[in-house]
Amino acid sequence: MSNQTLLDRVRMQLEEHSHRLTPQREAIVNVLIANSEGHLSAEDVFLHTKELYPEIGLATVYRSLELLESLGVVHRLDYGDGQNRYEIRLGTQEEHYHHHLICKKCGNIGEFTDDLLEEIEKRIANETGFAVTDHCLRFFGLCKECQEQSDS
Amino acid sequence: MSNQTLLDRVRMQLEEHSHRLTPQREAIVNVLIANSEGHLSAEDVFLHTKELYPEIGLATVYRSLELLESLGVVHRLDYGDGQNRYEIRLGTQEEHYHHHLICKKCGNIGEFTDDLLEEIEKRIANETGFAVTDHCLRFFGLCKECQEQSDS
DNA sequence: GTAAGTGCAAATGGTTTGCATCGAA
DNA sequence: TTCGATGCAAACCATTTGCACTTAC
Repeated sequence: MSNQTLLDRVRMQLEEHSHRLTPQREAIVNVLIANSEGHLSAEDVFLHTKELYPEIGLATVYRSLELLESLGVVHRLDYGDGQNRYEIRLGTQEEHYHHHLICKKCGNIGEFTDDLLEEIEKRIANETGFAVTDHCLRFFGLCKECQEQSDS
Repeated sequence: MSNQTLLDRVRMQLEEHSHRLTPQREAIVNVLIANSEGHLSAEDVFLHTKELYPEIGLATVYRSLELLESLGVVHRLDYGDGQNRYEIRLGTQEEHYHHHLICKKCGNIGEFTDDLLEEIEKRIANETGFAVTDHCLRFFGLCKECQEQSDS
């Protein structure tokens, strides 16, 4: 999907709920698109967006990210380091299956794609009656590079 | 394992690292044992411990929980609601496989036990070289009770 | 006696909120 | 002209830290 199409889709989703695609929000969405693999914190989004729209305030960034998340446009990620990260949802099926590999030493965040959770979710529904709508799977450990450093 | 044995184990682990099992820490561990299914926040631990040891300060609770976590005695859980929870580790193998079911409506937290992640962790090691030491798997959705409320 | 441990209060830092103002339908 | 949106500053709140004091080997 092109960026323009994505922006139009965001505009439609906003207007459906009586919200507007303001220049600030457009700038934020563009930052998220440009960093769709970037795991940006709210502060990161703020700093990047300032380059496109220097007058923007941090509160606007938080409010926009919260709104966009409630619309399903943005995914909020929590790596357990005390701040949330934000990723634009590109609408592909795979993103549901993309998990994070967090290195305890260097803090680097890798990704891993897998659909094995499907089966677990089905079993949860059958065995407990809980209706799963989303999940968060994080693995902690040492990345390849940090292991090699430790070996030497 | 009896509570006494568990306390002795904690004392040994502390002393191995030149730390002491102070009355405050003993009270905290006892609170965690008494609430091993309780998903207590630091504040909860503080309030419960105050009943056993009224002079205790909140900072001591935080410092003790951090120390006990670094020793592997306590497991820190993050439900994404802005505060950490703490559980004593009973040393059984199963706890590694116990995941959480978080209801988005009532906030209640259920548990689910499953070892399917074993396979994913092996595949991660093979395919990416990342060495997994721990994981965190949370499912979000609606619990049985909240679904029934919605239906009516 | 020395190093670990504690309680208190102050600081920190990510996030939220109050409020006056602005802007688009 | 109404209601959503914004920027700023202040408030919030879980957690951390500085510090003087206490306690246990």
